[in-house]
Amino acid sequence: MSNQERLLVELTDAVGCCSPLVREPLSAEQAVELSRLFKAMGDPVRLRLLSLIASHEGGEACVCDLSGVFDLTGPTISHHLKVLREAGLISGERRGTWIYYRIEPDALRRLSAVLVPDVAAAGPA
Amino acid sequence: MSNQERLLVELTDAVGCCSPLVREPLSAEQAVELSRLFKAMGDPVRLRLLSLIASHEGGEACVCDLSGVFDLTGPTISHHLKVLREAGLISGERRGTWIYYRIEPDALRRLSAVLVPDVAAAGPA
DNA sequence: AGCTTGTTTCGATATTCGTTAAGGCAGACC
DNA sequence: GGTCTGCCTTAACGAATATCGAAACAAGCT
Repeated sequence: MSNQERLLVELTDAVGCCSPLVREPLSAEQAVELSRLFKAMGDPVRLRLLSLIASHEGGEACVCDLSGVFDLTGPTISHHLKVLREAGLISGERRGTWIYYRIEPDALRRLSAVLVPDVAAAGPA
Repeated sequence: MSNQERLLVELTDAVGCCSPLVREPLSAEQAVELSRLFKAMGDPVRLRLLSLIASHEGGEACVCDLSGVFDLTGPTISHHLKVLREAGLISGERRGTWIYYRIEPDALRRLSAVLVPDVAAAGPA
């Protein structure tokens, strides 16, 4: 068993009871903030965009790498990227001709922090 | 920083490099299926409903436990519960007068599996 | 029957998704 | 400098979908 695996097992044992989602009701404010993230990911095109950007070489991708994948026009891709940007899930930077997008790790961290303990609950009783 | 907090940080750091979402592009089919879950959770009321049910005593709650929390009418709560039900996130069962809702762990597990390296598979060797 | 609990139906309003057309920015070329 | 061309965004608009409440409906208990 690797160090990381051991760590993960320790974690799942340690926080199984303490997920923000499962331990106690979310506050209205927490729910509003979190739902913005979930909502932005609640579209198949945006989920794939997110995944394409994240898995692209160097952790970043320009729009030209993305728009060819879908059967959608440029403005539509641009719109979905804007939704992801405004949710804080990605950030864009212009370098010369192209605009490069990359993942904002903090946003994904917040999401997984809500969900991970449920994985733990599914583990050894 | 507590032991548990340190562990959580370790795990969430792993999300940035190893989660399925980040490792390779999602297929169109995966994206459609996953986005249904995210979409259902993309509303603050539904997120709180989910959390209220999950954190309620015995892991289940009747609608009467839920509707009082919000400034919304019964039919609206019923509507949101239906959305969660059709997304497979919760299930309802009638017992006498009341209908009890509980979390469907599989759905949350699928969500976690996208964001987080395979924690469950990292069980005791 | 009457009462309680929860859902369904229907209608009004608001938001989202995708298109076409137009605008902004950077580089190439004269 | 001026004007092309390519890349991406913004603006404007229609169609589809989501959100919510009032009224009507179903299911169970006394």
